[in-house]
Amino acid sequence: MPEGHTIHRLAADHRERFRGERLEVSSPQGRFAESAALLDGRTLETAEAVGKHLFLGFSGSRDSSGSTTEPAPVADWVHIHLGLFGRLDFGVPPVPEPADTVRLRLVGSGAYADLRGPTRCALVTDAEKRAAGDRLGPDPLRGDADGSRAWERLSRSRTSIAALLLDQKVLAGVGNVYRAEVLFRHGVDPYRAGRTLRRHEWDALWADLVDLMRIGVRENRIDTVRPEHTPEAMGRPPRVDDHGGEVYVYRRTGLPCLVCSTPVRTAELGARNLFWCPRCQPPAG
DNA sequence: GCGTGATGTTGAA
DNA sequence: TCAACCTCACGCC
Repeated sequence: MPEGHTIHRLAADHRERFRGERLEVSSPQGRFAESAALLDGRTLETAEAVGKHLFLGFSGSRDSSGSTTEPAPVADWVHIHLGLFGRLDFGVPPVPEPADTVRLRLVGSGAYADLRGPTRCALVTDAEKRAAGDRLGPDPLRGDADGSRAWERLSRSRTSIAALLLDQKVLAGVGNVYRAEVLFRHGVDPYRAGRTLRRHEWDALWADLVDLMRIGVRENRIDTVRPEHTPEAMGRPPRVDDHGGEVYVYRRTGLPCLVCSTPVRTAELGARNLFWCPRCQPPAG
């Protein structure tokens, strides 16, 4: 499930459920057991998302007798990356026996969270957290993000815009679905080199990513079709698969484009599947 | 039951 | 460019 919107949503979910609470921390699967023991009984102070990276901040000691309501400084971060098929699921008590694949379990008074299959789950310092963020381009979901920082790289690159959109050093948080969809929405040929984009084209793509991904956080799924192309508006059946959201081209290979009816195309690009409409997104020039 | 693929990243060749 | 990693749901016997 994990593009940036999922991770930002998970950060908010952690804050909502656990902020300011002492948590039981364990690693039923065992691979995070040592760190879990260090965190057990400590307070989750905050949760933050940067691109597809999730950081859970825990304050120092488990026996801080100060019953203050002031947030304590974060002493350690848990750095989580879900990779391609990691999942983070919340539940409410009664807390069940964990599956033996659960890498990290957090238990609070009113909720628990199970992490499975992450590509990364590690205890890091504040400096390491900052370093991880510094390796990333601007994240459309962060208020402080500056799309022109991505433009500086993009506009000098011979690499295709499709590949650049997935390069987290260029911009952070976009995955295979948003890439395909935002290029479709702007009629941009995925194979165009970054350096052939005009500034106004990039500004429009960036602004659209900001909008689409915010909707993604809110709805907890990826919806990209405009009002005139919804199932209701077109009198077509809704999409039925595990992603749930309504999209134009992602995984619609061979199906008619919702705008022009041309069969949607797919191709492999850098070991990822690319989807586009050859008529709505023609080669430039 | 087995094989496959998936909204991702890293590190070696 | 390729393999490795982490998990699970689905299709096909």
